Amino acid sequence: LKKEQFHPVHSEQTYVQVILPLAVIGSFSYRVPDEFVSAIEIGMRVEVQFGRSKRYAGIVSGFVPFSDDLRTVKSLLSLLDSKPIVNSRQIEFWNWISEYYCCSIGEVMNAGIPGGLRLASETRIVLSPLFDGSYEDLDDKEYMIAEALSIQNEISLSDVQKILNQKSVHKIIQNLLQKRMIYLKEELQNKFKPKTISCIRIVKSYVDDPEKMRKAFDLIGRADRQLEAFMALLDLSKKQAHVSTKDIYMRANCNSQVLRTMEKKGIIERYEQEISRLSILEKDDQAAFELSELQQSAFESIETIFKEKSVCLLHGITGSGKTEIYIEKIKSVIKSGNQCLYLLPEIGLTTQIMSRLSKVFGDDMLVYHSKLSDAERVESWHKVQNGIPLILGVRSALFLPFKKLDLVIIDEEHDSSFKQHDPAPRYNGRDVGIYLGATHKAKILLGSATPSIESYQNCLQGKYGLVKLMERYSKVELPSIEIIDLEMAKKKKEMKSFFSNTLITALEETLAKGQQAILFKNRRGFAPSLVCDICEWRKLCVNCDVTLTYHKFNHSLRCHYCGAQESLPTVCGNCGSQSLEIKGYGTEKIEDELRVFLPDARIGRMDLDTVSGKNAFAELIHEFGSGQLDILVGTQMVTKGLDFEKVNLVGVLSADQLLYYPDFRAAERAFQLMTQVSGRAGRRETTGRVLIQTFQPKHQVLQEVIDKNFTSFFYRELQERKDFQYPPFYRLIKITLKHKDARLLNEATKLFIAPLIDKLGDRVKGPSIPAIARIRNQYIMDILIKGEKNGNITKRSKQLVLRVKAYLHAQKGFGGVRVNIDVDPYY
DNA sequence: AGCACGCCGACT
DNA sequence: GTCGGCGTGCTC
Repeated sequence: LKKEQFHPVHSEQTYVQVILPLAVIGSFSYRVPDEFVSAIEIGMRVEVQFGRSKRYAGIVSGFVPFSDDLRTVKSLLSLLDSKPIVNSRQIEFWNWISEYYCCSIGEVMNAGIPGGLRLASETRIVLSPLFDGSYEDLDDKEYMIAEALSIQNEISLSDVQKILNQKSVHKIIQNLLQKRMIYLKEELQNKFKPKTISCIRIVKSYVDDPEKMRKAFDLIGRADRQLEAFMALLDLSKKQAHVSTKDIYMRANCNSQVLRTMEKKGIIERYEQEISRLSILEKDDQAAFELSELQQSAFESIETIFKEKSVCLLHGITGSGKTEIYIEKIKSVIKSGNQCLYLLPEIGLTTQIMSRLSKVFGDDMLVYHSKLSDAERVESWHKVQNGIPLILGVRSALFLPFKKLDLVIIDEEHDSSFKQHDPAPRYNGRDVGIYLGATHKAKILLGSATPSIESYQNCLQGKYGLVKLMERYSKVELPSIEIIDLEMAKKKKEMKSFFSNTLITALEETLAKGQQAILFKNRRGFAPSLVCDICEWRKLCVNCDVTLTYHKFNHSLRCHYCGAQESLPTVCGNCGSQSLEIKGYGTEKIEDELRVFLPDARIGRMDLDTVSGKNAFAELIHEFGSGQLDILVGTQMVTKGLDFEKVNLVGVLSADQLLYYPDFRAAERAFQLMTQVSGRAGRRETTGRVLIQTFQPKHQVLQEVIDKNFTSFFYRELQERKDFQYPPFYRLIKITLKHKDARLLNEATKLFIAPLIDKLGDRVKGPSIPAIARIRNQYIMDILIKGEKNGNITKRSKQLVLRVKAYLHAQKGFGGVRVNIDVDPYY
């Protein structure tokens, strides 16, 4: 090879910084080969080698000026895009998230771009053309690989592990390479392929010329099937741009053979048409509505507030018609040609909202959530890039490549599902939504029937505007809420299993009137388990410090944390007695018991077990909505935004675990949950009824729920937050350390917390062992930092935590301790 | 995060 | 000797 004749010239575009989809901190630079220098832009994907064997698709985040230490960097291997897939505003947005939530930018990238655009290589083993087929000098193992390759001609490393039934395959691969039998290839594969359907059309010359058209009929002659197909094609091509072969099969009594013959005769031709995978949303002009007087005035108040403030909270009770106000606002915004993002906390809620919005906005709208396939997400991505006006989505929709947002709506603003738990970035969709809106100079509209303490406080401090909508749209009164004292009921023997007589009677009355009921059961802490009658022994999970949960459908015990499954023991593991019994109750048990007391009722159950499938949730909702079920028993899910006409009774089976959950947000969540679930009752004609069973009838929060007194609840709760140093007065950072060795973990925790206490003093709380001390064989320790609400302290704390994390990992023996940082944690 | 490398103990 | 299990260090 010729030696380079000239010194390399370092243009401004010669070195780029690349974001890699990994949890590594630090940034990585690559040299841009000359051939790509003119085409490369920020936001494009590039293929790069990282480490010895892996290749990734990274994203160019910037150009770097030449410096001496760039002499040794690798060159990027290829340019994967002809135009950027993310814009620079998004890259800044990613940077902000990674800083705020203390994670690597690669982790943000992973959350941010759809899997279909995220590529990583896999090592493939291919039979070398140089291999002469001499199997003699191969040993047994090598022979097995050669054999596999002669059948499959390309296998992965994990295939080799499987074939040989051993983990370390490195040596064997090396040997085979030396023997020139195989070669390795690393290939990035672009996973996204546009979906196409096969279409047919009449050959153009026939369409243009009536004379020729007659000839076409002559060519068809007396072939009935062909004639029928041809007529169908003529008819359909008037109505639609593309006629698929399927359309023809459906309309005319013909098959592919018929079409093939006509194709051979030259009358029709076949082509592939790219189509969208996204479901087609149709407008329904019937859906027009007018805002009530109250809604109209709320709408106007919002407009007024937006003249001086960028965030506004709409506090509207359930059934007050917030959605109509959103729709009006969206209409006024998208006229400008810019975009609007409508955020919801969960996919479950999208179905109902989607059907309402799509009637108004049709295919000006797009729905984005985690149940979409990779390909569907890539398509959505492109549509957003092309400026689709309205995006309805869950928190991951925040990362779409918006051109210009004018409005961000955050519905059910208080909902804790906005917070991402795992993996990093552990971000809060509401907070990040507000930030995103601000970077676009958009208006941000928060909505809730039970605002979060944080947002309401922001209103009172004048940071956000506040608009109230305290009357129901239908003018139906809010349901009456009654408390049932369980202790009393037990004493008076007025209980049937989990149900008070009052509740059973109310259910009977509801059914008699042909109306529906919802029963709410808080799942937490009450999963059924197998208990010894004599000594109270319960079977524990071998990997986690929790009791195993009984699952009826396959009669087994399962761990909710690691998923381990076991068959039921026949004797007590402690005293050896055989009297083991299933205790505790979940929604399943409630459903069963309910059937005993109300044998004629049609009962449906909604919890994580029953709605895990893609459509299960929607199906259950449909069944209930269309009156095929009388009673719906469920967990949290039933509290969320579901609007059923015929529900007039809501029962809360036990408010107690809600009220006493050990978390600073327990009271807030209890208030929200009970208020929300109450809101499901009596949304149309009749006033609903809500029954709350509890052992603590005098509890303050319950009184406030009955009185529907948000303000009282808010001020009381706010005072508690202040007294006990919680948000919104203090900022929390939760650090979780995990390791399989409890003693090492304890040492690591000491090392970790000492410098924190040194710098931050008594802002550092803990360490504490969480309620579940071990999950998946990993012991857990929590440290909490409570900082005054003051940008400086927060920033200092975050930097310190990151430094201490690096320090710990640099200590001998502590490299394997996992450290999770959760900024603004929930629970 | 992944991956290789190196050290160690167990097993044939 | 070979294999698998860790711990460690590095990745432009």
